[in-house]
Amino acid sequence: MTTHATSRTDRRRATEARILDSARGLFAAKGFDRTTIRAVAASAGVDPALVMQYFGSKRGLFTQAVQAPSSAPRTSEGGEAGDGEALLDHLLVTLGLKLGGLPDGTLAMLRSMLTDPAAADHARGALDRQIAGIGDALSTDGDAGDAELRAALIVTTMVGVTIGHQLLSLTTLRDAPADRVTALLRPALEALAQPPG
Amino acid sequence: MTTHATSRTDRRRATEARILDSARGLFAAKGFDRTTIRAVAASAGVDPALVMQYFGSKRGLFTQAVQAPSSAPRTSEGGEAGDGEALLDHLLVTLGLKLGGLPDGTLAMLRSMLTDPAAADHARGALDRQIAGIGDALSTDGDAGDAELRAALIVTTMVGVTIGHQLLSLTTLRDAPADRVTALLRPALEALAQPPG
DNA sequence: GTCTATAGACAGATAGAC
DNA sequence: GTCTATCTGTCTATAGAC
Repeated sequence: MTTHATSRTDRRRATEARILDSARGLFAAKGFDRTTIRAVAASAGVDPALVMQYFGSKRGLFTQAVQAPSSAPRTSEGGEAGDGEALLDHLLVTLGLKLGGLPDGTLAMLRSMLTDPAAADHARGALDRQIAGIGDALSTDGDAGDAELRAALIVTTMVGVTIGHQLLSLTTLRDAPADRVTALLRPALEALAQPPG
Repeated sequence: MTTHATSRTDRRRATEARILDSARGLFAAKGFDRTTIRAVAASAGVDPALVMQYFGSKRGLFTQAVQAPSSAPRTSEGGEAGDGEALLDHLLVTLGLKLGGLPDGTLAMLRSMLTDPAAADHARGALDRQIAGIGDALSTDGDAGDAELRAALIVTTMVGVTIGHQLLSLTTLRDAPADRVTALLRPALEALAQPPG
């Protein structure tokens, strides 16, 4: 009977996934501190104690929620793009202005990184890694000493636009079509991608 | 005796100022939620009840702290700069990479705006106003329909760099001299300031 | 006016019934 | 395995002693 259509393990996994989805949504909307285990449980239609049983602690739930693959479309995180133009295209897509926004896991991280030290560490690590990757890509063609600094400015620029658009809903940005935003942003990023000389 | 060197009112104002300074520092470092009245009182060397007595509530303390003029140098907030080049210079100064960082009041707002709805409203309003101001300045010389959108991207870019530098302490940005950052950022902002055609 | 004591609420985590 | 009940801690805010 363990090969049944919906075994015990299957049901458990399904419940776990539902909890993680609810957690992602709430963490993305309200951040780590203001999201309660109770609210996650209510949203997922389970008992609060069950959430603890599955994930051990609120921190454990957060970590799993932001790391686990969500049902939303995945925008590749690593900066493993080709060269020049392709890199910028890749970055502009990563911005998530197309396809209706970034996955909730990413939004949860962005939302919490300024107030939760653990989230800040995680985000710092991820951004530093992305900066290093882009820095390498930038220093191959047209070299300069500050490729990594330019990469950092590219990344932080995109973080800023993302925050303004997805998390703050600045009226001007929210009402603008994605194509227009990317079109206007492209020359600016190109300026950063090119060596200063 | 009311004209004494340090009257009762003077002492009260001094204590109030000390509390506000402590509050600004803690709000800037840890955000609204994680900053407690107790911690502010301890940092200022007063009784927690006194803080409540003076400011009514934690929210009142936060509002006063981020709005009141601090002892730190003030970077003009309004976007009342001249034209073109002067505007960019003004913005690059506002970035606060020079003069050792932004005032704690501003940092407290930035720190809390993603997780505290009241702070988010405040920040949204301030940023929207700044965007409108810059948008007006951009549409005077060299007109285009999306001046305000370009202004929004300029502002969010600076927000992103500020967050990466002051609040996340991204290693690449923290170790870079301010001149280098502003020098690299200038062409990017110029690209955004110019009409797409 | 300033501080002590505490009310009142809410959260995360745990123990044990079923 | 799942849920009820509760423990423990922390916070804002208030009431009242001094």
